[in-house]
Amino acid sequence: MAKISEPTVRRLSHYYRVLDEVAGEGQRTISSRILAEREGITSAQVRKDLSYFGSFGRRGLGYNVEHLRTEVRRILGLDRRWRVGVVGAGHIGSALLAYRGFGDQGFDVVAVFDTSAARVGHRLGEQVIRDMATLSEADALEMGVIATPMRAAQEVADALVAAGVRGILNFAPRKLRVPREVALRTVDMTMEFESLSFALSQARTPRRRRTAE
Amino acid sequence: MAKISEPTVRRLSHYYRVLDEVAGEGQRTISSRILAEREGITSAQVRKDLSYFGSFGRRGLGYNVEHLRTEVRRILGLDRRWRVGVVGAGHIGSALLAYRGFGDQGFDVVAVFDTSAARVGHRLGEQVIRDMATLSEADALEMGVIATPMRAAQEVADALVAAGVRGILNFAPRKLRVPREVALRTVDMTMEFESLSFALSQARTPRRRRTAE
DNA sequence: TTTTGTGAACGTGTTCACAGCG
DNA sequence: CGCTGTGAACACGTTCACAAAA
Repeated sequence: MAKISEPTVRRLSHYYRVLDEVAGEGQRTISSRILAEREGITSAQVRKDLSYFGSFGRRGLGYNVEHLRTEVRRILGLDRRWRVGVVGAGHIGSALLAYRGFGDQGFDVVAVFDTSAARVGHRLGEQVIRDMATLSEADALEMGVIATPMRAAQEVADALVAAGVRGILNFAPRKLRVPREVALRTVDMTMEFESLSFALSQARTPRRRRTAE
Repeated sequence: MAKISEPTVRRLSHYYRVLDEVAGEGQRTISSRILAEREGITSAQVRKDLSYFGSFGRRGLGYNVEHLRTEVRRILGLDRRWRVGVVGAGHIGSALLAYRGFGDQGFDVVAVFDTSAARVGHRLGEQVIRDMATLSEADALEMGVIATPMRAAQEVADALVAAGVRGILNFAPRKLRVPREVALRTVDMTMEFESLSFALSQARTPRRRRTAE
């Protein structure tokens, strides 16, 4: 299969969520135009995204909601369960554990780690917090979440890779080095705030349209 | 000024962080090549990004760390403080309040809201949680953070816009409608997990290289 | 000689527009 | 006639490569 771009994958996630909603509303079929409207993108984009994976629609009719939902689910790899380990039992780690939505989508947090002796041994959700040093291949983790302070992040990433995870979701505001075969996604809230700050700063000089250039 | 792309703004955030580190190490100057290496991008990209805003370097020498840091700080709008309101005093809201890093960068959480009577009146960090209904223009908020369940997100966004915010950071996994002049950034953790799931699913059939196409 | 700043070339993702089917 | 699937055109972001400056 041709390489799929990251924006396409992100849109597939959105389509999947819209299809869930639409299925709940009892709709049997949906057109690319309607799927696009809910998304704020063009219908051509929807059709192009889906065309990378096959022909799921019927000309003149649109897409069967239930069928497309099943296909997108399979494409995204949500037709199975994933073993996830969370490192860092602070605020972000706790927030992740508390959110039921991930379990519903097939992501099972099967282990939680921390280095603080004060936290190890306590429960967090359904898990008992374990010392980071006990993380090993035996946990058979497939994904790891880094919810530690910035300075520990690279070390934790290395430990996760050594333990055999193939995907990492990083919440620490730092670029991490991982082997090419390990997928890495970073959620950097500081960067999001700074992006907003930039946008708001640019938006000043609000009367430019009325003055000469 | 020409329109600046979102990837450029995100990289500026990174440059700013690297410049902080490098300043701490006592370096006086830094070349685009070194700035790029810390980032994992090309030096041409660094120079191009900076060139949108001016000429900050000296040929043959590189950039003065302290000077460039000041300029990037100004470009990102971090040479002032921003009044931020957080809506939703659950796990994500609490995590944000607990993280000191935002305050250090100029983002002051000056109000926290929730709709739950059980939470209103309690402290969260330095703030007393207020009823959502008391959110008004009088708060003079410039940015709002949506840390509520998905179903409340659009309603909260409308209230924030009515209260005069010009930027919104949304943690609810839903596309929101806001006026064009309001900047919106969404952090969708479900989408990040699904993106990892997709990447790991694609990575299967690991022996493809040894078989005929 | 080193390194910036930048037009040109390139590559990638989005949109157009229409043939092809239902 | 309606809507999909898709090559072609387009837009935009990245990289190249080199003149200019220190």
